[in-house]
Amino acid sequence: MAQTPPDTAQAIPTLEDVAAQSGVSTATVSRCLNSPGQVSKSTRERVMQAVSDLGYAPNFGARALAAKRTNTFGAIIPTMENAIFARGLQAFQDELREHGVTLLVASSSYSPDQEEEQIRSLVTRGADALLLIGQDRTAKSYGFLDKRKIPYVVAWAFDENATRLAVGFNNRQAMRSLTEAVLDLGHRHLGVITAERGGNDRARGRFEGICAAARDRGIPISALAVEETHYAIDTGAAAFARLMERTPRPTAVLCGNDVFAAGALMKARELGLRVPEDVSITGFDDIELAEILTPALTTVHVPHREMGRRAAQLLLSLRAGDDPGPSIELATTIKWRASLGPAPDQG
Amino acid sequence: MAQTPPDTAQAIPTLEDVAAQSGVSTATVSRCLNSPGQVSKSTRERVMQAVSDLGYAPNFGARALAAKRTNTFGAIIPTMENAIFARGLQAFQDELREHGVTLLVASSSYSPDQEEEQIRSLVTRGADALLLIGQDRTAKSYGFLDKRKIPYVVAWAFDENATRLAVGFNNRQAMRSLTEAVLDLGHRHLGVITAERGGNDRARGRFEGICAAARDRGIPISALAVEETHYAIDTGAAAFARLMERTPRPTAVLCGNDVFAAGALMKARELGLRVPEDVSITGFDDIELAEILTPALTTVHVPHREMGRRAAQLLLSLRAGDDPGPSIELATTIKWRASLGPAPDQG
DNA sequence: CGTTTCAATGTAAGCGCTTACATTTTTTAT
DNA sequence: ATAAAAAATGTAAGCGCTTACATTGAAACG
Repeated sequence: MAQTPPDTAQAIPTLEDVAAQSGVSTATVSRCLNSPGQVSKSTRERVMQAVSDLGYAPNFGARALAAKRTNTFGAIIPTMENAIFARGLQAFQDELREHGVTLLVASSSYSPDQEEEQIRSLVTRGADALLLIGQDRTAKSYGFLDKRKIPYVVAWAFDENATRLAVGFNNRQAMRSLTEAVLDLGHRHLGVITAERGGNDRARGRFEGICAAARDRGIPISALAVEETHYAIDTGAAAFARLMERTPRPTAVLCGNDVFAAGALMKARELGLRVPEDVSITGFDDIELAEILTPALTTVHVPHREMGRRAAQLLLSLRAGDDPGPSIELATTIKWRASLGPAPDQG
Repeated sequence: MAQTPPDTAQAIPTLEDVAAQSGVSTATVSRCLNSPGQVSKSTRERVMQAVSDLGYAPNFGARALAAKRTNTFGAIIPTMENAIFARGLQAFQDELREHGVTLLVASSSYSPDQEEEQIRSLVTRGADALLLIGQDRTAKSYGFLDKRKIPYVVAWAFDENATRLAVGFNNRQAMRSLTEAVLDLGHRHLGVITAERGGNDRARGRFEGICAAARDRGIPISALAVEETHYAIDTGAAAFARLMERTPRPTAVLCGNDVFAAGALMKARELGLRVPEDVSITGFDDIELAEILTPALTTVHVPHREMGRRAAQLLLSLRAGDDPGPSIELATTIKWRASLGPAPDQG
């Protein structure tokens, strides 16, 4: 039966090769690797020697297939192109590493469909648990996750009405507070630059926060100058330029994130507008960039690192079958910096 | 024999379930998924229906085990915390996606040891090919790669003396040109902020470029004020502050990358130093940030997107067994912006 | 010493898939 | 209609690993 071809090519060493080399069974080698305590010291040393002589590395697929666990978690973030998720993800990864878990990262380009694909991809790759950003995703995605009973946690968004386990902050509230602060400074003509709200509950929440604050102060939503655009510095700059053409011209522009704000600031300089004397600009996220810009950006600070860490802990306990407890709401704070000032005189 | 327990729990559907459901063999189902052309239309439709009814998703591990291919490439970058690699990586990924290849990303925190670990991790996970940054890595890493015959390409660095297949630019030359430009403006007291050079050939190359240019113009290396520090904005700021304490105080500070330069710029403002009137600052990489800073940063532009795309093409042809051709050297250009000016009067 | 216990190891059955090869069905040519 | 060729499908052998269970040998006990 065994018509093994006389394979002369040097092949990838397998468990069996190690077993042969060290004169034990494959089971023993496997035990050396996975629960060394079960193996006598002398055998273990012999096996480990063979492992390193042969340059053996276990085949992940085979291992996952046999053991049904991978010690791998996955994270799907909307984009890797900027720093928004980087810090939180780093903390997430650090926490996982301490528990012997490897992290696989994928990005969805803010597309629910691509996210669905990535979820499947990570799950079929054996991810034991998943970190997801925001509540918005296709029903199919949630269906798949539930069917497979994959533990997951939603981060970057906390919504008291949501049923999914989450660790995040209230985008709506945070933006509302910031907007109120802006209104307190006398601004009445507000410009808004928001990311595409479809499939993005964070962007939607932030926008709603602005609307809520405006409404409270008797400013009709229709008086808001709104630009919705794709997430990037240059699109933010373009949106800002359009806003500056409007009549009446906004005296303050609320950006849905710091990246837009960076673009707006740049464009303002190009247009010869002084910030905040002529126009105030605010951001959201408080990424590193915010402090470096000139003028430094008034923005909403989000505790990214803590969010990442807590998300990891939740997932870890979920996997262990423990009760992870309720969703976690993290507080945001307003970072007062130079880009926000009082409304200029004359309405 | 088959003492299968009466499993009532809803299990994950397998190929076999799909086969049973649609009344064909597992082989046919597999063919439907992998080479639909081989299957008759009617069967195919029936099978696909079952696939979607059952919510079947192939088990990656099993597939990799049986097929010995994964259509997955890996990339290991030093850090995800900033944008330096993001753009190139995105292009890399886009190109791969067009060819049906999935990308797995890992980061090494600039540590050769961690990189070694990540290489093993990605390879055991079945990566068909790898994208690596820079030439510097442990002998063990290279040994492992060669032993396993994993195709890989080195990016972000081109060195005519290197034997590994690479796509990148000449860090040394690029920095040398920039330094010459700075010297042409009359600067004689140069400050340098470099990333840690151990295990980082890009940083080393850039530093050597500065030294070469200085030497050429009769400036002894010892006259260079050098600060080597860990990659981050705040460490860059701190390094800049130290540089400003030196006597004679540098009139131009060459930063090994834009991130350091951002920190330097921020610190200069803090110290009340005008850029470029009191001190010039330059960067390297031309990340998005460079243009947004005030003053905008003079820096070396690197064709990140093209690098990513070309790297993908190289890897793809390598995997196909084709001759990928020689290493590719990409040209860099100096971006002249406001942060670099003539040396102030008085030496 | 003969048992009992327990630690160390071996045996072998899958895990879910792909694919070479064998078989059956359909098409085409004669 | 019949044979040959082509297309569609089935059969079954692994891929490299883990682990339940069986076996062995030595320590511990009376």
